[in-house]
Amino acid sequence: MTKARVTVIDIAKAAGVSKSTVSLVLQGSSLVNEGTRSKVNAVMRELGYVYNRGAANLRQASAKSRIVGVVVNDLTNSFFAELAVGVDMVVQSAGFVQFLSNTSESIDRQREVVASMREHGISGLIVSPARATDAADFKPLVAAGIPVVVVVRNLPGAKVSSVVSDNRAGMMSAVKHLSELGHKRIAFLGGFPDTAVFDDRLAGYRSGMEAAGLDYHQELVISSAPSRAGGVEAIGKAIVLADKPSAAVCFNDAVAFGVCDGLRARRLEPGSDFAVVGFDDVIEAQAAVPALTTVSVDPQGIGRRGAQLLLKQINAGKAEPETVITAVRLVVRESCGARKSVKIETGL
Amino acid sequence: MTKARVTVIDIAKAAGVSKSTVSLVLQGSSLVNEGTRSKVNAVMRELGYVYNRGAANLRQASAKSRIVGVVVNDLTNSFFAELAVGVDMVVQSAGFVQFLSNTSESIDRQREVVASMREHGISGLIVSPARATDAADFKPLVAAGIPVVVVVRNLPGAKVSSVVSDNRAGMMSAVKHLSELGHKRIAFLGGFPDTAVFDDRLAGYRSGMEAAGLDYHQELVISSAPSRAGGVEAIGKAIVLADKPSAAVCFNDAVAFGVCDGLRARRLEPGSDFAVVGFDDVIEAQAAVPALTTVSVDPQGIGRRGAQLLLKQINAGKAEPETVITAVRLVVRESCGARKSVKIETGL
DNA sequence: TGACAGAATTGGAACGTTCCAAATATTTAA
DNA sequence: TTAAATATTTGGAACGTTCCAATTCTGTCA
Repeated sequence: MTKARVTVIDIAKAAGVSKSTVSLVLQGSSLVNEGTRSKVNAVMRELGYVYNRGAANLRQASAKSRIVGVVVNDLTNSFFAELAVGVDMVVQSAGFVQFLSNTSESIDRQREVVASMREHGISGLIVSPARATDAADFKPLVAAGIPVVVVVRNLPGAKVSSVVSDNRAGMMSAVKHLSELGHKRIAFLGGFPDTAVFDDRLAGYRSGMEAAGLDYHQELVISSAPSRAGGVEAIGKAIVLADKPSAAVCFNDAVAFGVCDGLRARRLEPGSDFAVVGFDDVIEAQAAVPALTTVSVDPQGIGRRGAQLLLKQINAGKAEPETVITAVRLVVRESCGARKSVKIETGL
Repeated sequence: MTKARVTVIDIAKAAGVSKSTVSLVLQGSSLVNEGTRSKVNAVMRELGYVYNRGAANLRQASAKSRIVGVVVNDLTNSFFAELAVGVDMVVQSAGFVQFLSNTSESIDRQREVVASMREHGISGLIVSPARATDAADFKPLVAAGIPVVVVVRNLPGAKVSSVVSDNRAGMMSAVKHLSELGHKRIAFLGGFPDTAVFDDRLAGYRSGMEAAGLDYHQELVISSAPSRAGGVEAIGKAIVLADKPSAAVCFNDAVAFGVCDGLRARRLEPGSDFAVVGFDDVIEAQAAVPALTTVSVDPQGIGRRGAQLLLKQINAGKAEPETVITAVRLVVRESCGARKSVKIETGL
């Protein structure tokens, strides 16, 4: 039933020109006569021609495939979904197409996915690496001249570009806010110490404490899994300290939610009895009760910046590693105790 | 700096065999001698060979490209992100790769994206169509023998396969639950009447009322935008009725949240003063206050089923349109008034 | 030893495009 | 009217693979 593929040669024959001319039309070359061009276009429409990018890529360099690969570690997390949307926006308007895959934090899967993308001739790659990704994993790509941009989590030691949020400044502003509310003993809860993001956020916490003229106490830093369960665990340890903290900045929002759970389990109300600040500003943050005060990082913005950087490198042909740090801002809601009343934020 | 591409011929030369043999190895053919195979593999590793799928696809049918296109109307909505993850799971384990794009409900964008995927030679397409998608839009694809599976929203009139949730049964169970709690006047709130999903859910509502021996009243069906704002609007109309309802099933969770907002704005507490049931079970549903009683539809499951169906059709070579209806289940939380206490659901 | 079967290998000819160098048509200038 | 310049068009030769038919290599059996 389905006829053989319509090729450039069929078009040429039907339009009474050579395949070269058709190719020229396809590429929007200014060399071809206006009359010929419209005739060829008409024939294409008529015969239902579809361009075969695979064949074209065979002839051209891989930089011309116009595919960018996007690899995220957890698409289920709306943070990364937003990021992908941000990438898609700029990538698409530049006439590229996105090739999105999810690794679910598995580095094996990540390897597979990246390999597969390479086979498909991607022009560049944007990746939010799975945990414990080896910095050397992307070596072959860059050696082959394929630009790589790492987002969200940076890969110390890898010679690739990266776009990360200003973890340091974000934490500093969170600590500053809490100290301005009168808190003196502020804990840092959650996160795995072996990641670069953790280091940055912790550094921000220390700087913030120092800037506020508060002492840094080792025992107020309690790491845990960067999850809701981890938050419960961390606040459990914090609350039994001899000299209890009265507030906490958390590694991320998931931890902050867990901290709230843990507080309530001990009949303490987050916001009024203990101040909690998160990091990321996931969508649930504003709908939660109490609404979470948190550092907003704008994942879409990171996606857009990452994509712009990548496109720049693709077009330049050469990939000078570059680091972009995106701004963050503290969003004050209820969990820090600054605002008491429940406000319904409409329009979701 | 970057060396020329390593091709199958380079491998052949280095291994002292012909390119045909290398090709055979690539395809895992049993024709080739074990010794030769391992030698070739060794050389490939050594020279850093990467397979050029584009070239291969040129020779083979498009069904062998092993790319499946996935198009969703709103990746920002975690419902669709989950769906994409479900697709990815089965698609990936079948050795295919996913090509995911987002249309943001724009049918122009959808057209572009689908066209681009076609140019890249996808083996099949899974699409959650943008609103107002014309059923004929996918005609050319199926005419070209490319299987298409529509998910979530069905496209009446299109001769393609689809996977949708059991909207009818879901609504019926919601109504049944409310009637068992003693409610007699139950409203149906929200949603645009011109969509197939609306029709199904409304039909389920009517059947449910009938099954519970309750009368169907035209004025209790109040449509609105399927959003939070729409929910506020709908409950506003419902509450001023002469014979007020005491409960409502909502078109989806967003509407249900809006209904809760609207109730509270009138000093009515959702759950105790008025029962609210949603549809979809988005992640926010369980964290909301009160936690939303809703019909859970398992988007990952839909994604998986859709992918399985698509792969089946790709392998079969022939695409007999087929419709799969996935099961749903009512998740009873607090907004229906059945449970009073706040339970912390851990583990997010 | 020769014939034969089976196993393993191999040269080309595709696939649908782009690119180059060259050919042809059209204008312009003298 | 002709040469030169410009605008347009055009055959092939790639690109990296797969596939087919044909070939060469092993044994094995009479």
